[in-house]
Amino acid sequence: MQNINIELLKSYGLKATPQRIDILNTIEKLGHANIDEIYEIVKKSNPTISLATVYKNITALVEKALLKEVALNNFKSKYEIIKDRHSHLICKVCGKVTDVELNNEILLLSEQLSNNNNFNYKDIELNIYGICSSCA
Amino acid sequence: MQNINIELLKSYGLKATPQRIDILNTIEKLGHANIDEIYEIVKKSNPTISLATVYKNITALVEKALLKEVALNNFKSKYEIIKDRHSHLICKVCGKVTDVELNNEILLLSEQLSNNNNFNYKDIELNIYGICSSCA
DNA sequence: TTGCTACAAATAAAAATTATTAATTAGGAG
DNA sequence: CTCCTAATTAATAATTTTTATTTGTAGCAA
Repeated sequence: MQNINIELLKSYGLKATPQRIDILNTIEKLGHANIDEIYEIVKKSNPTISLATVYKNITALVEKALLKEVALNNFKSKYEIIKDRHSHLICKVCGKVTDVELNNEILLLSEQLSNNNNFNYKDIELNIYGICSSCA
Repeated sequence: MQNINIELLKSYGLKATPQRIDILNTIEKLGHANIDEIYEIVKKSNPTISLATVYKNITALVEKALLKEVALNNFKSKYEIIKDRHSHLICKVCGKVTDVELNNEILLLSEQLSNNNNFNYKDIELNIYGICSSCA
């Protein structure tokens, strides 16, 4: 098994179909991708794949908590492989998403914030909107 | 002019139509609302309004920076009147959004994070996902 | 082999959003 | 106050996005 994503899929109880492997590889390569980006790229190696399959698999992978949706203002949701907590720098011009390490300080402050408001904290999402260096 | 939102609209160079006033009043009352919620409520006081009108006005108000989109994972985007920086507690079960005061500490940490990454910081969005007290 | 299951492709259907057009209205000029 | 004009709206229509259904196929188990 050369491809780590095959193991990943199986460890989550999912069959490692070529389509799913392609989808995961694509997201992994891009870091973040929305449905259309994934579809366009996967089509190259798998020309008969249908858009519905991408939707269905993305949904399945999100349900299995293998992928995470990143809802964005003004852009279509992107998806990323779940890994360490991080924050997103989102360019208001081109929509590019860049990950940055999320420090524990922010994490703790967020948990405090939740506790103070009688809210059962599960997950944090810190999105920073601005202009990226290439668009500046 | 009893209604503050009329002045608000004019100060942004928009005509204060009953539809817009209704939409703003609704969002103000609810704090956060998605397109459908707004439509359903505005329809009561304005039964002939069309859904397309709500879409168009929401888009216009967002463009004029009078409203802010709040993109949510798994739920349709909600809209809020732009005011002081705050964070959102988002219930994963019912989708309810609650505002909480955002402390300066988090704000500063986010700006630092941006600067460290050569990113021109504009705006922060801290969304905390979890379970609200009524769903717990 | 035969039957069952999981899966995908292709389609169809539904839901959400945006565009068009003709009629109406808000707000300013006189 | 009344009239005029540009902005706005309702009512579609059209498009886009997302989800569901149908059909076929591959692989496994008995």
